[in-house]
Amino acid sequence: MKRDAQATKQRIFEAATAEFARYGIAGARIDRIAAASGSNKAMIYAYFGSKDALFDAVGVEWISRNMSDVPVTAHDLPEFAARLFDQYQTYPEMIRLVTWAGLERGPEANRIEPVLTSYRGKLQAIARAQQEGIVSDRFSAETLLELILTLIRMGPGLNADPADQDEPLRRRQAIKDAVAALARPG
Amino acid sequence: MKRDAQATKQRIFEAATAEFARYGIAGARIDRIAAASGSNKAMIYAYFGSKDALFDAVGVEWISRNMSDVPVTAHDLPEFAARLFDQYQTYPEMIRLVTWAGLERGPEANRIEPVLTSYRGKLQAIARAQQEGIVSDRFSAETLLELILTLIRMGPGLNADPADQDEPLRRRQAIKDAVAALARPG
DNA sequence: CTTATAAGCAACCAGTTGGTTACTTGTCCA
DNA sequence: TGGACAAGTAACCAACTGGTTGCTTATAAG
Repeated sequence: MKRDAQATKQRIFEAATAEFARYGIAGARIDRIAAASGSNKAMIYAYFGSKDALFDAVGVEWISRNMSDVPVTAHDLPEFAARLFDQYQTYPEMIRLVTWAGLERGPEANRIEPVLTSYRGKLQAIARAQQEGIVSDRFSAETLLELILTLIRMGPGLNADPADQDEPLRRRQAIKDAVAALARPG
Repeated sequence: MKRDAQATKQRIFEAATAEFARYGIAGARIDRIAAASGSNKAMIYAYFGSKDALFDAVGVEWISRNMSDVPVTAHDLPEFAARLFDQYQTYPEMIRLVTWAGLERGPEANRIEPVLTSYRGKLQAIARAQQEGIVSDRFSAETLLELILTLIRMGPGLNADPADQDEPLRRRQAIKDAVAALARPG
């Protein structure tokens, strides 16, 4: 096997993402991450220091991407929400990782610089759209953004059929419609 | 100390509620529950069988209450949402316990009989209100209920001041307004 | 080819954890 | 009052967990 520190670190990172997404911090097992990454514990500790530090690395990355990767389109907030929703479908680990972090690390886990920066950017874009009358000012920009970030976490209903392939699409549409109703001016 | 099996069981239950709400299943420690309940591990295992079974007992109770304790007022869904929100403020363990269960046990954790029963009841009440024209039929009853159950999980914004006493009240109002916008007929 | 260095590994360690056991103590009824 | 049974306890155990160590091996510069 060829030696490549960067690649090994990357494999550990990916295995850790899957492990933490599935089991959370307390439930994650370093041994499993070592096995899944085709590496071993010593490498994990050499590259990341500790279980908590490993979660930090994984968490910061995903929590940042969660807030930064989808640019806000203030003139079309329903579409913005839909793309955030799509992101969760594409990366199911993302929503779980963010939720675990909030639960196990407290609200502070989300208050990291890259997140705050793009959060403020989105806030300003929405506020500007409100001034232009494109978006309702019934809610403050902050409230509106928070409502959207809440709505995109909607899950399938309790009665939903897990085999139903179209369900996520209908959910996506419901979120779009809901955001439209909240953001529509007048 | 007086001997009272029922009371001891109750104290264990309460300590377990606090422990699981704070640390989740994997993070919870039986020793801490024993200490906090003023009891000991053997009693816990005598009454509840195992760590998982103890979580089952605690989880089923709280997840059920989460869905059952607040009656739906289909003619005033914003108020219904507000009361659900209040419930989370009154019992902060509740939302955390439900979230932990969903994360660590999967979506099936919520699909238990008492929950499904009151879920269906609420669904019917909303559908009836839609037929009467009191509630918009822009969303299906199921979608609307799911939107409400999602919205009440809104957290304080990233910029929120933790010392701000009025923040939860403003959030409550935002949820009410949002539900009003979604459910308003016409 | 030699050798310095970093990558990689299996075995190990000490502390912790869920779970059990052997024993003591309070309660209540015959 | 005495004894049977349930409530309660502390000490214990085996398995596991995060973390470490001493050693081997690939790589590449000189």
